[in-house]
Amino acid sequence: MLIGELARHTGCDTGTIRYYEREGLLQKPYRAPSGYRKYTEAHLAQLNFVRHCRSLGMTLAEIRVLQGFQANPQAPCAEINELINRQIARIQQQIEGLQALGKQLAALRTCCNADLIASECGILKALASAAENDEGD
Amino acid sequence: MLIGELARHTGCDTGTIRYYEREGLLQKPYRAPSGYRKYTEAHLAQLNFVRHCRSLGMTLAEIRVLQGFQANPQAPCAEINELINRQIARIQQQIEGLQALGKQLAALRTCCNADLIASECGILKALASAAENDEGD
DNA sequence: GTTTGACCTTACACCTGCTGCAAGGTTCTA
DNA sequence: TAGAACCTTGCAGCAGGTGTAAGGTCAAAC
Repeated sequence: MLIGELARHTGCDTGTIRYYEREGLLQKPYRAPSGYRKYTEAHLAQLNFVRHCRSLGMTLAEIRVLQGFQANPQAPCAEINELINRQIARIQQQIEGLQALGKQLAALRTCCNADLIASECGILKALASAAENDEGD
Repeated sequence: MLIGELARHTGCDTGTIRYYEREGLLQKPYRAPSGYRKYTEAHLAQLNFVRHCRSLGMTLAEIRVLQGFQANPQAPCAEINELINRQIARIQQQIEGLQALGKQLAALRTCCNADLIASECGILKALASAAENDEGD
């Protein structure tokens, strides 16, 4: 299968596929005499694995670790569990940060409901005065 | 005030301050004959404004828009309200995405509790089979 | 046989929001 | 007069890609 076909099967841009190859996340495919890359089902599976892990928010480095375990099935898997735990904790932290942020923005949004001129806009005023109070963070 | 002093007042790295200046988010300060940047209270306020907006998750481009309103106080402020609305919607989307992700990871985490070898690890197995079902996204 | 169009190749620049480094100039204190 | 603690510039790098230019290939239509 050519790169474009693999791209269509995975919803992944061809540029991204070449990037993953350079980064060692996707095995180098056989090259036709023309230089075209020829992929197999195994590449498809590998790419889907990478995309799935990415969609779970893992970094490329973490995916490399998981691939290491796939390539080394006798290794103890405690590190995998740890990786997922870290990921869960990270997500939880991000959610909490975003929720706090959402509250601040919602409060800010109540400061102006009319279509005023900028100098009267409560949001702009609130942002400027909040910034003042941040001094020395 | 020198750049290091401004940095200490704002909790902002000197490199970041120079970066904001290049990006037009912070007005160019007076330069002493030595070439050293000399900042005023107005710069301090401006930088605090930028930092505060950044802490609310705004992009530099959005902050530039807000600064445009500060510089142009007669302009109607509807766009400011819109900007905050977009920001709130973006945050909400991110939270929902992360919550879905957290659920998936929590489910994944239940797949392996023991310290097995990688080939028996339920997490790794689940990731590989989930990737298969993603085919053709 | 040639031309069109869809594909593929590489190399490189760019994106965001910074951070770090090297090589040098300045200012303050001992 | 030395040394530390500043400051300056320019450039490279991070993650995870995206976009572009300049060119090679392949199948089908004319």
